[in-house]
Order: sequence, then structure tokens, then C-alpha cells
Amino acid sequence: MDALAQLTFAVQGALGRIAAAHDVSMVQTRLLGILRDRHPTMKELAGLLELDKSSVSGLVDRAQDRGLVQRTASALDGRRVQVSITPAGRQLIEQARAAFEDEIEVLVGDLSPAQRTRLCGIASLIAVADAKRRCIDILDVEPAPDGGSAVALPF
Amino acid sequence: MDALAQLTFAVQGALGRIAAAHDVSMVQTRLLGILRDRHPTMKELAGLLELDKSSVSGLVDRAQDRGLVQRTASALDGRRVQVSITPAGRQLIEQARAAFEDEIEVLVGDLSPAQRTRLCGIASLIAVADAKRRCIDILDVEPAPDGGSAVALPF
DNA sequence: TATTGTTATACTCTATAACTATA
DNA sequence: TATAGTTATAGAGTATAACAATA
Repeated sequence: MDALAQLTFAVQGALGRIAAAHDVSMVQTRLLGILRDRHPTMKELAGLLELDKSSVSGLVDRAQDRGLVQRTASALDGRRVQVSITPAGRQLIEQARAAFEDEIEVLVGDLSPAQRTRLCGIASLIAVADAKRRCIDILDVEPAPDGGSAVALPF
Repeated sequence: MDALAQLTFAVQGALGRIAAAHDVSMVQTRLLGILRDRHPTMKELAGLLELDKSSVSGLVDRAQDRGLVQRTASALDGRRVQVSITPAGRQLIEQARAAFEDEIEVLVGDLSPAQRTRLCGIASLIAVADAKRRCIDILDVEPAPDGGSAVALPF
């Protein structure tokens, strides 16, 4: 257990340092990562980030003030607001992803190729299983029938 | 990379939920975890938590207000303050640790015993290597000659 | 009435800068 | 002077509760 916890602190630390180097917070980075290939509503964002809707309002406010994301009124439902990433936001998140890849490369530098493969497989297993549990428990949503990941990538 | 990042979010999510269930934040939990077997000064705490000393002042203030930790003036150096855990703090962190173990058990539930062993070994490898790098890079401190972990356990 | 989102408010967490006390 | 710690201040992040607009 301690090993696993320490691993996550090491990775999260790397992640946090990179985000900070790009002058954004972890949660802002996650927000941009989610918006890379989605245009969710505020409510959907709250579900993906596991935050209260009011927290997401402030989060999007600050990102919008910095020109990283934009709000669009939904044509279908006047109550809904669609959030999307701006070119500036996309540029920022792609740079952060690249830096993060480099940092992870350092982190797993001592591992043999076989160990890396195993770690990847095991990590995927845990993450997918957890995501499925979470979808059912929290969002009350069926997992995708193809078993595909309906999960918010952190990046 | 995504698998690893998702793994850490899954673990950190579990950790955060358990901390919240015990009505403490993640960083308060880390603080108590560090104090389980240490009586560091404020400066040492700042190093272990990778926070500014002023942040630690507030952190310890709030924990102290809740009766979880206590400050003691150092007899050797009038400038220094030693921080230690109270019985109430110890009880809280032990309960949180137990809950966290249960949650991790769920998280790794789909893994075979062999996979668990491998994950533990790989996670330790990464965490230890990262801690050593961090000691050298950040604290400018030599790693312990016995190769032992001088690292702050997250719990 | 129910749902979506925002606003008001309060708290934790964090850093920078200025300050106090000790060495 | 240098070090250890606190305080003042400011801002991000978060949740709860009240509110407005739409369905």
C-alpha cells in the first residue's frame, strides 16, 4: 500500500511541477485535458472532474478570463452551456503533455522494458476497473457496451 | 503514460474520499502521517511536504485548533518549534490508514497475486528512485549511506 | 416542478513579503 | 547577519445555499 501511495505522490508531484511550470494548476490542466476532445456541458464537466457545479463555474470563469476556454449557449436547451477549448488552451495543454511525457520518462527510467510493459498493463487494469465502478456508483451510467473507456483522461 | 496518470488519479481519488470521510483534507492527512513517527521542526515539515514555511504555519495552526497536533518549543534552539501528533491525531490517522487499506484492496481487487507483487516491486522502484533524485536535486542532501529511505511516507 | 447554471459566502490551501525573535 | 517562525495579504479551489432562467 505504501509503495502504491508513494508512486502516486511521485507522479502527482511531477504532474504538479509541470503544470506550475506552465503557470496553471492541476485542476486547470485536467480541465483542458478533458476539453481536448470533448465539448461537455457544465454539469458533465462537474461529473468528469467530480466537483460541484458551483466549483466548475469558478474554474471555467478563471480559465475563460485567461482565454483558455470559452462558453457557448446550447441551441437545443437554453439552460445548458457548452464549454470548449480555445487555440491558446490547446497549445498550452499540448506543451504540458509533452513535458509530462518527458518527466514520466525520467520517472520510469530505471525500469526494464518488460517492467514498463507490465506496469502499463496493471495500471490500465486498475484504472479501467475503477472507472467502471465509478460510472456505476456515482454517475449511475452504464459502461459503454464495447467496453471502451468513457472515462475522463486526466490529460 | 495515460495509464499511469489515470492510476494515480484513481488512487488519489480514493485517498481524498477517505480523508474527506474522516473530515480532514489530503494535506492534513499527510501531515498526520508524517508525524506518526517523527517530531520535525516547522522547517523540516516544509521540506517533507514541499511547502513554504508560511503554508506550514497555517496548516499546523488549523490542525492544532482541532487538537490533532501540538507545538513544542525546542530547548536547544529557541528559534525552533517541534511539532508532534496528539492522541486524537494518532487515532484519526490510524483509522484513515485502515480505511485506505480497504479501499486499495478494492482498487487492486482484479489483480492476480503475481500482478500485485509485481506492482508493489515496480512502484517501490519508481518511488525510491524518485525520492533519491529529489533529495539530491531539491534538498541538496546526500542519500542515506545504507540506501534506506529517508523519505516522507505519504501516510 | 425539475433541471441547469450562476452568485454569495465561507473555508482550506498556497505563496510572497514583511516582521519578530533567536543564534 | 543569518536562520526559524509568524503574520498580513492575496488568490485559487472547494462546498453549501440561495437564486435566476429554462424546460
